[in-house]
Amino acid sequence: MPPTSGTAAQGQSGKESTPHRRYDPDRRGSISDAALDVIAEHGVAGTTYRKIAAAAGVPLGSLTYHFESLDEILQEAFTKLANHTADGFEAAMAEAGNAAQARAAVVRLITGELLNDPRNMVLSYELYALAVRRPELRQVTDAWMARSRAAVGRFFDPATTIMLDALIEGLTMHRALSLAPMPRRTVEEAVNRIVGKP
Amino acid sequence: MPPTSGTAAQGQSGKESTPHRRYDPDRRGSISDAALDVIAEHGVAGTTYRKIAAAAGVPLGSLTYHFESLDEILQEAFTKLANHTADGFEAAMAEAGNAAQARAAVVRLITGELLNDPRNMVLSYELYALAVRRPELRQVTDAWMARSRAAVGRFFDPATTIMLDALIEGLTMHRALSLAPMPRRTVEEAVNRIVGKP
Amino acid sequence: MPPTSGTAAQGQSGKESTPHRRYDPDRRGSISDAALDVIAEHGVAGTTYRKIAAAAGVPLGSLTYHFESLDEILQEAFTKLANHTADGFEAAMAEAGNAAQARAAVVRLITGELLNDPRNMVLSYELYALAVRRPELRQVTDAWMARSRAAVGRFFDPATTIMLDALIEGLTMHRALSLAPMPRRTVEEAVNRIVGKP
Amino acid sequence: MPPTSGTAAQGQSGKESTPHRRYDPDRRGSISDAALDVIAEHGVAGTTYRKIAAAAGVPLGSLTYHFESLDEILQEAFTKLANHTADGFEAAMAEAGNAAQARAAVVRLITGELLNDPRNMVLSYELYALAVRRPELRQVTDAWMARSRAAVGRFFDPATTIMLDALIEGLTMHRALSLAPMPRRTVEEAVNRIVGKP
DNA sequence: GATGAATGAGGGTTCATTCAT
DNA sequence: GATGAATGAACCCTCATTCAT
Repeated sequence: MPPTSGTAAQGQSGKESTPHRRYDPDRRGSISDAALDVIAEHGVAGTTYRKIAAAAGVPLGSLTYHFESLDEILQEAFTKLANHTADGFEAAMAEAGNAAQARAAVVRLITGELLNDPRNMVLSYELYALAVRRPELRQVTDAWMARSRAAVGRFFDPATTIMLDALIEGLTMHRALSLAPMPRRTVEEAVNRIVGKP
Repeated sequence: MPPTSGTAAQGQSGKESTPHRRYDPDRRGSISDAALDVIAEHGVAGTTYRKIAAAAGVPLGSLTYHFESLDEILQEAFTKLANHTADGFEAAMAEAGNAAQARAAVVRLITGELLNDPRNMVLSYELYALAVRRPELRQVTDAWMARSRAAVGRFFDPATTIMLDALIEGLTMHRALSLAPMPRRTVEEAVNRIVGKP
Repeated sequence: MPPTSGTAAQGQSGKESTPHRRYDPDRRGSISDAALDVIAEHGVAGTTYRKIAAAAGVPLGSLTYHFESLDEILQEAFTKLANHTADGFEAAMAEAGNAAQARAAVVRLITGELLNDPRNMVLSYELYALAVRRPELRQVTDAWMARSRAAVGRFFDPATTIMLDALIEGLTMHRALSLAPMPRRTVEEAVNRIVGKP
Repeated sequence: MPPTSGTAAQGQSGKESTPHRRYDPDRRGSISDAALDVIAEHGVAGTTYRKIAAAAGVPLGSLTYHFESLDEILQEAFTKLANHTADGFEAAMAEAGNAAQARAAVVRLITGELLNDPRNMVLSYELYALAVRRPELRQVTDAWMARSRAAVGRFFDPATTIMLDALIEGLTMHRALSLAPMPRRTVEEAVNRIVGKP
């Protein structure tokens, strides 16, 4: 049987303003990008397909077409977050040429824009809260941690690296969650003690 | 609950065998306790009035009667969580008589039940994720931190206390979020470096 | 804590035109009635919460409040259908005073309004199709059949009653599903043969 | 199906190991066969293009290419059902050489596998429910009935044939829809009465 | 003072259908 | 000729919240 017989008269005029985009090769990417924005603004608790679709400027049905579930979107979004932060981490450490410069770089990281950016911080803690509950996201945090430690590990022994990485986390967190500001001097001193500055 | 047609046998006569509890002096408390259970199981994202009411064995309308909003319930619940953890923290440190014992107590805390209990961990990170977003919850985390630091501060100078507190947080967190186990030895060494064991 | 403090200024004017009905004791009934209408028009395949709600003039959320599931609505609706038809059946047979009149009553039933009403027929077959698939609806058809047989059984022995009941079903069905009309004479003769008219 | 990011390994080289079937001469047939399976399992209410395509192992777009609409698929599927049952009917009656054997054959049909097979029964009632609503399907049931009557008609006069056909339907139906089993003896006696066994 | 009946908005998800290829 | 990528409407259902009692 021929294709639905009589749909001949369809587009008699020449130019038409693309009623709907037919193919978008980076649709998946746009969606997970938008998901990060939504999580940053509303938290995982307030993240819905509809908000993501609106943020991405994409039809609602597109989300469930490209992703199996909301969780799959979250996973991809948080992977991007982790990579973004790890990139910044690596970049900061890459500038260091020796242990002393590495110490300074770590202090700059803890007190710098990347780790104190409200958006980044909010997203990170949302990820942590989710990761303790869901093993599949544990892989994301684990890979992230591995990259951070590798970046730091260029200058310190493995045990020190682990300690330093944890210290970075703890200091960043307490700076964020405390109402009282933490002096930069305290950060420097803590780093020095962990790495054993002579 | 739907009427389910026949509600004939309800008790039209005078005597009633305690059909509903007449007065519950700690209704508020039961509700916020139940809220913690629900958050632990479903996350803040999955916490609803209905689930809390069911967990508390309390009528749905009771929640909006005793609390202004869901947020108010969350705040009270998380305050209980913070107090519970801080209690454990203080108890652990109270046993210490000197700096050496205090160091050991800190290591025991980081590796012990209280901070590694999955329920407690899940709840804590849910709180953190919420606190970075909502200032009113920042007061809860801030008060919590203050108590922790006070407990530790009996043995160390203020700056060291802040560093140690942050280290505890970071080590606990990375132990939870990493797939690879962290040796106890590393924890001990990190604590020693921060407090400057001779 | 007092009930949400400031909702004092609510209805300052005297008369208000009942914004939403607060209590409707026969809500369940209206819904299952409307469900029958929707099934009759769209079939079980096309029956949705939305269509039922619209037909009943009732908010959508009301359906899931009063019923656990769509299946529960269907069950209640089909029970009404069965009772309605069985009522007509009993009424028709009640007029008969002896076996001869009973035979005539059966013929009138097969050829009469009740069993040939398109709506009633459509609904009955929708029920049958569902009942062969779902045991819980089998109880509805079984109870219906029992009432029909009891009505007929006043005049004939048990075995004859079962046969006659099946014949009624088969004749009604084939009158409905055939494009060629079936003579009334054939119906009469079939009934006579089954009941053994002398 | 979503693109799942990496569709790199697709076959950009010349040789391809039969990635998709090039030509399927009975694609239409596979589809309507699969449709019957889906209807049997999910009912007409739960029959969708997607389920049929999956059951047939055929791309989704293929359905709308080969058929104008879902209704057209249903119609073709139900025609196959009717033919299948009528075939069995004819085969059963073909074995009979005289009226007595024909009576026995009819009893065997009513109590036999073909008419009591759950799948067949479910499909038949789905068809009936649809046919009372949609005239175009009435032709399917009418043709089916004509074949049945022709098969039976070889042994009985036209009026008796019509009665007997209806009786077969009614007895089969009530056996299916009743929770209490119907004795084989009752079936035999009913047939005897209709055909007037001496 | 305290509760359950009731609602409408919004939740995730599925679907027939369209269209570029 | 045949297909899968894509859409938006509709699906069922859950929810916070309101209000009469």
